[in-house]
Amino acid sequence: MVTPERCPSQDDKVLLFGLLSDTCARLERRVDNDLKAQCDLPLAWFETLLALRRSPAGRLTMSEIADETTHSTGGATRLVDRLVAAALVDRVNCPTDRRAIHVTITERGDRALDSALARHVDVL
Amino acid sequence: MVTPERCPSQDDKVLLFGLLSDTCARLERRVDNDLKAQCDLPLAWFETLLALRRSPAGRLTMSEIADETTHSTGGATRLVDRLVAAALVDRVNCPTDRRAIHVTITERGDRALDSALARHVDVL
DNA sequence: CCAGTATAGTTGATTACGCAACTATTTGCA
DNA sequence: TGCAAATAGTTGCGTAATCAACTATACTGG
Repeated sequence: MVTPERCPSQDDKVLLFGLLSDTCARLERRVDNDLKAQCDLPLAWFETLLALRRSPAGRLTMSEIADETTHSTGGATRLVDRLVAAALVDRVNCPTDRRAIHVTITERGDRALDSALARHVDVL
Repeated sequence: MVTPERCPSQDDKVLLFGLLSDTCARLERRVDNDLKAQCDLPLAWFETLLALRRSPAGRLTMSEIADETTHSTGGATRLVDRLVAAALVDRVNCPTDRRAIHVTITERGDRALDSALARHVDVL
């Protein structure tokens, strides 16, 4: 007889993890495709803009963006590079810490986020 | 007053989606790193081997693997390439459909999956 | 039977990400 | 004060993923 001990591929935790992971991947792909098609805004960009809007001061440092979007700091650098190139955010030198950078949302970024949010809420 | 209509960044669905997505990303990264460090087996490989073990016939076609692991078919081709190179699975021509390929798990793949499962259950 | 279409899988080009090494700046403590 | 350690961000390199185009094989209706 197959028990969880003898066949952990049936273990509840493993099953649940697989299900969660699978669901999430499919949901994210769907939302990403929809957002790209309807608003020209990849999910990663959307999440970054959303994190910026939610931040109390309306700005985040590179490290905060990395954390909020579950990227490495290197990944965040390039993500913000692309957002700057698309004129959706600005890099502003932090006046009190010359190592740090404040990322802020632009007018254009605000508008993009608004339309994406409307669309996003519809899809979900 | 801020209502969901006026500030959809606070919308329940958006919040929940963000939370799910974030949780999943962190959990997956953690499990992936642990599996790689302890068993030399990336999460994607683990999930592929697990899908193979769970399959009724002990084998899957490339398309089935793509679906099970939420990859594109191109992604599945390369994923299986790496698993074959690591001698964890075999590609077997399907006798009844010359377009199709049956992917089967090897002895070595079986052992790798066993140890990874034990470890995986521990971590979760 | 065979022409057209659908399906299975691979490949080239492009994109995105993490890691580790690096520079620059700040902080802490002796 | 001054030097070592910590922190912020960027960059080169390698890896892995998607998409679209392609080959090969199977199926189907006329």
